[in-house]
Amino acid sequence: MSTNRTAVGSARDRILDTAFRLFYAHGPRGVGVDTVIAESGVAKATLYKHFPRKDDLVLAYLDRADQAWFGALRASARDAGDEPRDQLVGMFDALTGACRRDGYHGCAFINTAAESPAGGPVHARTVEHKTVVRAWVTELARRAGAADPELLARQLTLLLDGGLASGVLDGDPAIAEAARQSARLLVDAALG
Amino acid sequence: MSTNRTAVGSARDRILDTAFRLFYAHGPRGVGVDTVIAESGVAKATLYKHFPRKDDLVLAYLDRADQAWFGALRASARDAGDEPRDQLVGMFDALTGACRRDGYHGCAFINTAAESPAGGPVHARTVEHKTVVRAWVTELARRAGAADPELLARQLTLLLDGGLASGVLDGDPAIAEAARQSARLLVDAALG
DNA sequence: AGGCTAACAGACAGGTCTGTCTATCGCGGT
DNA sequence: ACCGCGATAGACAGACCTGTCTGTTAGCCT
Repeated sequence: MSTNRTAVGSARDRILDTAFRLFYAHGPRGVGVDTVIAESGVAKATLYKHFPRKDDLVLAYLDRADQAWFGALRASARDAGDEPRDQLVGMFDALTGACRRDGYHGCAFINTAAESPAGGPVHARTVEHKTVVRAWVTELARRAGAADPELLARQLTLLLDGGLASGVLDGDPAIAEAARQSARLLVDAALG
Repeated sequence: MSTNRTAVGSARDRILDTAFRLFYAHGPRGVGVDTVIAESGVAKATLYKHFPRKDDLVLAYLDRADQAWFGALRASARDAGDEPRDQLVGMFDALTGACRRDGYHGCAFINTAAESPAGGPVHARTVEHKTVVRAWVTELARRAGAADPELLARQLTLLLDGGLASGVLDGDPAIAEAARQSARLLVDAALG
């Protein structure tokens, strides 16, 4: 039980790595389980052992996407300095980075939500992600001294979502730059 | 040839009406041709006569969505008065209207693009739509006297896309209100 | 009345999807 | 040496998908 977890984790990680790459590129519904199996070099039974249903794999994909995107957002904010005000603008560096990345294909959550039944667990997870991110931005706006932190957070996340979502059509980095300039203006206006 | 076009148009329209409703709600890939046939009360041969491939039906769906959304955008702008400056903000009424509409499920183009192969005609059509809309906004910004019409147009369409795209997660009308306030600020800043 | 055309009804082929199942292999611990 | 366990390989069922094909029905024009 306590020995050689690496082998166990290795198979699971290989599956998840492959699923992340394929799901993000083509959407979960556009990738069959057989393709994930073939490209990760894993047996079908192994995949279904770790992820009894395809939805479980999709949820794990969303969790990994959440870690990646939310992590990048917080890292960009941190790199912008100690002032919450600067962090609110600095987090848009994460958008710039995403736009430049090869294979950039928009927002994993919006893309997945678009093809998931409204009542299901997958759709709920996408909503949860956006809620968590907005709550974090709201807290940042509050600490920055915004009169209406919720409004400012909504405005900024709107810009983030717009920039991310457009990426599925056109990954032009000019989008990220426009978003950043808008953000600067909004933050300056809200904080005086 | 010139008689009774209504019967001909009737079947085609019924197909397109049904496809529009189903495709928008579940995504084109989430709806089988058989479902469209069953719900539109049409024979399979009839559907394939009017739309030889499913992609043709998807393209017709996108065209109808373009007419609806772009039309609403122009109508809202027109209703805001004769000043291009007011129109740039007024067009956000279309977003408010969309958020309030029952069955609102985000942006038909982003949702469809998310599940369409990158090189294909369907994806190209979604990009084309966004390009046309942005060109229209750019012209409006130019007439309003913006120093950098392209930048302002990009910032405003970014807000529109963000508001629309978020709709697939959460159709909160507060989003539209936040977008409108952001737009007002951006327009005021750009036009002095 | 007869012919043309659009639409209806539905079987069918060929492929893909998810999820289950059987049988085998390899390796580490006792 | 042997057992247990995770992984491999791949057949299989049942559902669903697109697209084609055959045959029938209803209305309109000459």
